[in-house]
Amino acid sequence: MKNLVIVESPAKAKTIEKFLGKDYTVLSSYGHIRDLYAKEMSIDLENNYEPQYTITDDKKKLVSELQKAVSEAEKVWLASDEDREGEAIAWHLQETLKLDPKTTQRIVFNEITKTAILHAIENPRQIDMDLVDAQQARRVLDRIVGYELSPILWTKIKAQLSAGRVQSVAVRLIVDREEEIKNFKTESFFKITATFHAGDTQQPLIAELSRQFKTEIEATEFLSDIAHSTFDVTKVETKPGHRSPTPPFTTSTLQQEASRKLGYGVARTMQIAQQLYEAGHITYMRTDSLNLSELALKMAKDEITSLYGERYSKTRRYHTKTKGAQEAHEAIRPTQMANSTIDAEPAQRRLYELIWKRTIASQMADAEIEKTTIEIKIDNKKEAFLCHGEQVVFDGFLKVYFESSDDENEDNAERLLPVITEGTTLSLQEATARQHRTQHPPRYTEASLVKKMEELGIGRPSTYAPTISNILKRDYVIKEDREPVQQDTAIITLRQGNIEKSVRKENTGAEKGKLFPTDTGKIVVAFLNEHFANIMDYNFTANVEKTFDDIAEGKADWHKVIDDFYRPFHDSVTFTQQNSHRTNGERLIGQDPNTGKNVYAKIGRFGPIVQIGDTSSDEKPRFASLKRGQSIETITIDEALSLFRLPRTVGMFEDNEVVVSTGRFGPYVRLGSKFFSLSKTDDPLEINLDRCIEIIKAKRIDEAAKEEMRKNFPREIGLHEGEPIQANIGRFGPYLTYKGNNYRLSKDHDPLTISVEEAAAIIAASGEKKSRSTRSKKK
DNA sequence: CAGTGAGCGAGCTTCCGCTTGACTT
Repeated sequence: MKNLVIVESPAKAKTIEKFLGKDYTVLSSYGHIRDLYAKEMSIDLENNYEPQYTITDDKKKLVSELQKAVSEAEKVWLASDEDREGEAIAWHLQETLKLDPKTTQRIVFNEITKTAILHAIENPRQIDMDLVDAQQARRVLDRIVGYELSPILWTKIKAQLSAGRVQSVAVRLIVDREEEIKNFKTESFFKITATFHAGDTQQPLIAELSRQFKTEIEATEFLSDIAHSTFDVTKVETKPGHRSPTPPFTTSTLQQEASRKLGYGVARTMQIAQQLYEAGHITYMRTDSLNLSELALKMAKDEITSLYGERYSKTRRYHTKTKGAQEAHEAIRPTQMANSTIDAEPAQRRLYELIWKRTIASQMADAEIEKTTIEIKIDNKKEAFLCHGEQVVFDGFLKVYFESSDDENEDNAERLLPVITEGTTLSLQEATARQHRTQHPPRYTEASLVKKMEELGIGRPSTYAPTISNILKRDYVIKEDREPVQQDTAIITLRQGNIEKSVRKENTGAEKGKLFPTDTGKIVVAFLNEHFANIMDYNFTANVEKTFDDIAEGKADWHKVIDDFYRPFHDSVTFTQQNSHRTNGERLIGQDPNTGKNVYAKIGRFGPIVQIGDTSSDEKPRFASLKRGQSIETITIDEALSLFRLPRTVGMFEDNEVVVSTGRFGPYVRLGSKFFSLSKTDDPLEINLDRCIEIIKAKRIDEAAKEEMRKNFPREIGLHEGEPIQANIGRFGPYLTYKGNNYRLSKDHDPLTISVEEAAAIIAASGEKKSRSTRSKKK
């Protein structure tokens, strides 16, 4: 072996190997190979913060393989990504594999094209130790913050809790937003719209009054004042405008658009994107760069010209303005712009098409728009009615793509206005005053939280999805829906000189998949805010990033940077440990009418609980966990007392007690040692014996049917190329087994009736997918 | 996907970033 090249990602390795030819072997490090020990601080705090690194367990095997490859190679090239983490990966490789810095080549490229890679090979350099030190500072700071803060939470609030530079601020965002919502005062106001007719035109003109009213009385008064007014068109103004496309996707914007347009959570989006990347359909999916390679720009131009004509093409180069962006990769784009779609399962195809459209649109011409404003004066009022219309003169990029918005109320509909000239007198057909209410700021979705984190420079493309999973897993935050509430909306109509009032019931405030803080989340954030305000500051990360940049530029020493941070930080850790008292959010909610004992709500050993009796009294208090959706702050004494009514024996069945309770996975009925889930509509506090028996019997029938089904499996389907194919049903549904490999069966195939030919086809298709790295254009 | 079904009495827990794992009661 002449040359060994080490990159971070195996999919990348495969592509690059093709460009480099026979003399080069390309292997992957699969990200970092070394890290601090997980069990302890692993930083020598007394000795210049010397980090103690170890090869992580999951990398031991890989490192020995790399070691072997190194011993056989004449020259080693370290080609990890061109950013802080990438430089550190290269350095850890050099250290671990004992490479000679003098002969080891460090190369970088931020796009995977033949020219870029060959150019990199021509221009090797040495490892940039300043950049490595910036990464060490980042790593050490994160470890110190996480491993000194978390233990305080264990003693002051609850075991197993965690705190960190990124996660705690993410939770704070959600807690702060909830607080804003709680303090928000909804105000009602009235908007007046009017429908006019102009002489002989058929199309009505709908216009809105330039002023809003606070009260129904004012709005009604206005309507009666204009009942006999005359309405003259005083202005018809047409202005040209234009709209530009949005830049191509980064991780964050991809997550946002996939959430809005396809309804995917951020973890799902990343998983599908990973599949597309591994199949060679798209470029790398964890990126903060807006850059498109010159090759990509040309491919896009060719594609747009051939699809829509030259007029639609406009080459644009975008530059990142995100805080702390590192730009080691390209933006997320299709590898082949000519493929507007791909042959893959629906979820992958839809995400791919979204990426294709966004990328293509980013290289298209502006849309040209004509905006028209019509002003209608009222003879006896100073306010006027206004009407806005928009017409697309040239669609440009809108032909393929428009970005959707988080604001659900936004009205994007294109409105065509009737042709009307200044001076025309209009007749009023109808005017309506309609009640509106101001809306509280929206709760975060996973994707809008990522957007906010990116704005603040908190977290990285590779950590957005895991951070959200983490704060959900730790019960700091919960993802929930809210049912809409019905509200009365007043509508006052003026028609033919008469005023009528009606009230309409409207559903408002429905929310889907929004992030709410839990009691634990609120208490932890309040504690950290009080004692560690600097870490919880939204600008903390942005500020330390500046000092990391100084280290990277050789203007600061990383040990000194860490020392400046650590001394005061550690002092406040010690101080807090000694002086703050235990916080569990305890709230006295009332007395138990039976015993007269106090009832409290607080955070217990396993989460939020209610407690009857004082902890200090001789008698042991009774405990019960709060249900989903209940909170320490809002739970009432009645709700608290009813939690103690479980477990509840509802009667006997088949000589066994029928007990209703609620467990980790919601309410259930237990008969002997068998459990049966209650449905959503059953209330465990009210359910009777008959209904319980009904549930038990239904589940038994269900299980018997499944048991019957299982008897047929595993089933030999037949031989394919001399080897048997088996159909089976597992935990994850029906699957095939062939030569020791398993293949999942889709819903269109019945494992009972599937033929050998069909089964063989599925196996062949799946095998093709696994070995395929790029795909030619679809026929 | 389908299935799961507590409890504090000891010992352990925890961070952020980089990458993909994969042996179906």
